[in-house]
Order: sequence, then C-alpha cells, then structure tokens
Amino acid sequence: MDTPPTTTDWLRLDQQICFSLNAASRAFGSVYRVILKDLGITYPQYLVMLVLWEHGDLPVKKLGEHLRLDSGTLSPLLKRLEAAGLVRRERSARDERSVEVRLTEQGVALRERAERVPRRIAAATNFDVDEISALRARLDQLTSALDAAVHAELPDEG
Amino acid sequence: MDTPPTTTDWLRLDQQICFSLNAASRAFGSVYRVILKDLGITYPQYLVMLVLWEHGDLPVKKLGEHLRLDSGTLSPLLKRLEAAGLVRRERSARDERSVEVRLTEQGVALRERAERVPRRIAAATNFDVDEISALRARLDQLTSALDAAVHAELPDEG
DNA sequence: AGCCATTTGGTTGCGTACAATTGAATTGCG
DNA sequence: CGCAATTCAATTGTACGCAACCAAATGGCT
Repeated sequence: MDTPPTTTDWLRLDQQICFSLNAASRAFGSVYRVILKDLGITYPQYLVMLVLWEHGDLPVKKLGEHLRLDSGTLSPLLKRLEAAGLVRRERSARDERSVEVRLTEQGVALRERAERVPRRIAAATNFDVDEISALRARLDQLTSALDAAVHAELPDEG
Repeated sequence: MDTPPTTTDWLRLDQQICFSLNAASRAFGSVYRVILKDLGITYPQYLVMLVLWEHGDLPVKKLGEHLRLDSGTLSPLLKRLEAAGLVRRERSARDERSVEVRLTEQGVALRERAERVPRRIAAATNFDVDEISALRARLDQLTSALDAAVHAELPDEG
C-alpha cells in the first residue's frame, strides 16, 4: 500500500504533466476556433492582433519577442493577415532590413468585434479571475524554468 | 487605484491565460526536443510509445482516445514510427477496418533508454511532485470545462 | 573606403493538429 | 437476406511551430 514509485509510475506521471498541458492547450484551441470563426482569424492570428491593438504598429522582430515566435512562424502568418486585409507589411525607410507591420482600417475596426471574445473564453473556462491569475503565474514560472533548462544545455539529472 | 477593468484590460488578461498555456506547452516542447534527440523520436511520438508501453498493442482508434488525437494526426505519425522500426501496423484479422499498432523488438527495447527521460524532465521543471500534481489537476479541470463548452455549442456569454 | 560580424526577414523542410471527405468493412434492422 | 447507417482509417488541405539556412542591410573597425 505504500510501495516506492516504480519506473512505470515515473513514465506515467511524466506523461501526465506535459500531456495535461498539451491537452489543455489544444482544448483552448478548439474553443477559440469556434469563437473566432466569426472574425475569420485563427488563434495565433488573434494573438498577433492583440499585440498590435495594444502596442500599435511594430516590426516583425518586436512582434516575435512579444509572442515568443520567430520569423519562420510569423512570416507566413502575417502574409495571411495581409491577404485578409487586416494588416500591411512595409519595409522600414530607416532600416531596410526591418518590416513594419501596420494595422489597416479593417484591422483597427476588427477590435470592436473582438471585444466580446475574452468574456466568452472566460465563461468557457469556468474559472474565476483569481483562479486564472494563479494558474497563469504558475505556468509562467514553469515556462521560465523550462527555458532556463534548455539554455543551460540540460544537466543530466536533478 | 481601484477602477473597474476596461475592455483593454480584458483583452490583455485574456491573452495571458491561453498565451501562458501555449508558451508553457511550447517550452516543454523545446526541452523534450533536446532530451528525446538521443532516442530519435519527437514528443508526440514519445507519447504514443508511452501509451503502447503501458497498455500494449492497440488499434489506432484506442490510441487516439488515450491521446485525444484523431487519425489525421496519428496516421502519418505512426508511419514515421514504423519507418523508424519501432512499430508495425497490421490490419486486424477480426475487423478489417481496424489497424493494430504493435511494438517491434526495437520498440520494446527503446523503453529502457526512455526510462531516464521523466526524471530529466522533472528536473527541468524545477517543480516538486506535489506541485506538479496540483498543476496537472488544475489543467485537467480546465480541459474538462473547455471540452464541455465546445460540445455545448458555446453559449454566448457567462 | 574596405572588410566583416551582426541583425533582420524570408524560405525550406519536417512534424504535428484538425476539419472535411472518401472508401472499405461491419452492424443493425426490417 | 438486403440495404442503410455506422465505424474506422486514410487522405487532403490549411495552418502553426521550429530548426537550418540564406540574402540583404547595417554598423563597427581599421
């Protein structure tokens, strides 16, 4: 009744941490897919719009820093947003390497329709604001630790 | 100092819940990528192997239920595992619609090398077992709520 | 001025995710 | 038995996410 954990237990426990995280992330994806269908954008595209609405026009680099995404992900995504008419991409005059991402009128206008989204999401989680804050803090803490581990070239054991 | 939250606050808070989740999930991905490189498999492939090690040979359907993945994801993934020699896919004799996924000798043997993985991951998180359990429980609760919301065809507001 | 490391986006290739469709096999029902 | 509905896997098409590589532009240094 109180045997020490076997290797099998470790393998199972292990699955559950990251698996639960993964599952929650994908479950969120499903909810967003439904809610964002009206707006005609995907969840990652919505994240980009959130950043632009909050911070105004930004170069791709800055966008990537806010979202933890690199150009390999952002370039095609931004092209789709541009094709949808929500965003323009313009080479910076000052630094020709840089591409400024600018909201179009449509992009600005979309914000109004997006304002209903957060409340609907919050309702779907069935968590209150404090619970969400606590969970978010925990997750950020976890992310920091994982980032540090990756950059530390991963020591072999604990 | 105690003004009610504006719509902008909502949009920001909203970003943080799902964004933190997403970020944590991707951070885990980076850690697993490094740790699993030795084994020559990706994280989702590792999940499949975990299920097979725990439950033995399974049809694709059952595998998908354990992992919350559909055949569109599993089919190509399983082909890659088969190409790597870790798994065989065989049409069930009893039900020709079903495909049994079976571990090869190599697949069974890989388990031994995989046994070091969980401890290394746990070390990278910098969380103790209880913290991990608590977080996992919270995430599962969240996933359940989100699943319910999706299946309930998403009521408009909270 | 000339050279070179760095910065910045873009592209390619691979591997998930998932909706939608297809097609074969099976089951259920009259 | 015969046929319609269902089940199951595969395929197709779209969209991330990221590593690896590339090219243009910049800035520092001599």
